[in-house]
Amino acid sequence: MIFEKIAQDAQSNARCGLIYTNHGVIETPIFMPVGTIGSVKGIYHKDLKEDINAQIILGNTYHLFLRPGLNIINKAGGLHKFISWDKPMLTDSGGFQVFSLAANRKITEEGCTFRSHIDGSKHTFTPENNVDTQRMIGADIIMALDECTPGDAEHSYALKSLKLTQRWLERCVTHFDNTQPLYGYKQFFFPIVQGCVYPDLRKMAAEHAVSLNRDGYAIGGLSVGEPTEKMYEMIEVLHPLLPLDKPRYLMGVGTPANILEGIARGIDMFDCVMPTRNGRNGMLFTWEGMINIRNKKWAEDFSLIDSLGTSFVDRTYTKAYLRHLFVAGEMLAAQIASEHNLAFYLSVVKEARMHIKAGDFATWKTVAVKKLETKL
RNA sequence: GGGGAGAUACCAAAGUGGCCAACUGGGGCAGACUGUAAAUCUGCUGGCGUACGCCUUCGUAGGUUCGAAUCCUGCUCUCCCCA
Repeated sequence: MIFEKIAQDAQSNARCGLIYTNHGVIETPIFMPVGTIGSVKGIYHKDLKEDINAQIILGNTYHLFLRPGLNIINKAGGLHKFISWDKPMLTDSGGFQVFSLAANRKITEEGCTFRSHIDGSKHTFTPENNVDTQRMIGADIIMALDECTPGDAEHSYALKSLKLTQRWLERCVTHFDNTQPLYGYKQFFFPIVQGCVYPDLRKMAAEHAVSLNRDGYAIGGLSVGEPTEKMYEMIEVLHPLLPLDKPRYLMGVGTPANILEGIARGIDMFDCVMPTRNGRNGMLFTWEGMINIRNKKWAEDFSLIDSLGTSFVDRTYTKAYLRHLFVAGEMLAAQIASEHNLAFYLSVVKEARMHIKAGDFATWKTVAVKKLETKL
């Protein structure tokens, strides 16, 4: 057993739990900072651990496969050792790149052939070699190779795509069960439930994935262009279909408000590039709302970045100073904003856990979401 | 004192009779960003208007012309060379 539920909100599907891995225990609901290429952009591990309180981070199979390549990661003794991160890690399979690098790939029954965005070289991911690759990278949780369909896909295409994802999933599972971890610790495998915005397809996908009896289940193909309400609707459709004793991971989501709404609908794990990417682009998330720190209105605001913030950057730097750094193009600007946002995201899920345990999550969430969506 | 070059919007810099409210870059202002091809991308940047548009602009004062940032004259200022 890798998941233990420890609290359930009375008024919603929100719950608290623990995920046990050989690199440590993860408290859920949790947000996982994204470290695609083996780096959470702009953030030292020390800060990730001590200031942001990250419990698990992501890597990406496609990106790591291309650079530095499996040979180097293997020689290093796996990704944990290569990047000096001793806490849990999860790798995405590259299914999202099937979607985001659509112009550079070709999908067949066998797998997905890519043109490298770096040098144009040709590579093929099959369900089998993708599992092997993730074995070699050595993440604690590895993901199925899937096709992530756009949010506006037609039903007919979404169905065809889902069927392929399901056949790939079966091959992933078979291969996963026939192979062993390379570095002496257990790896868990999560199927990805696709089906676009169509309840019948989501149901079909969930039932199929659950029948394969895996360690946890991911919900993919959301936050890829569909209306936010559709995303919430799909999570609600899936709720009764996924086992309650396994963790649920909503891939690629999202804003702090999206995360609280996801938690209310029973999601345990989230990841998103938003805190780092938007941070680099001058956007800060706070309990009071969202700030575009590059705006002139902050030029003479000498108050702290976030008076309610938990990060040392919140206690150290002022809005006026951070705006100055952004306007001047200083790299410290991106670092401070990323640090703040990640610390904020982790504090959002921490607060959520506290309120679930206290039993007042649903009412607290409604008030919090309204503020989080405000533009300051 | 003599000779030469030049003055264009916040800055730099194109434009040398109508296609010019004026290329382009910087700066400024705003927006986007959701399993990271992103320390990226987009829009606006004389005034009013959502917009067709209207009004005021290319040192300054006049002039030529149907029409001028562009041609002519005076003036002011700047830079370079010689003495």
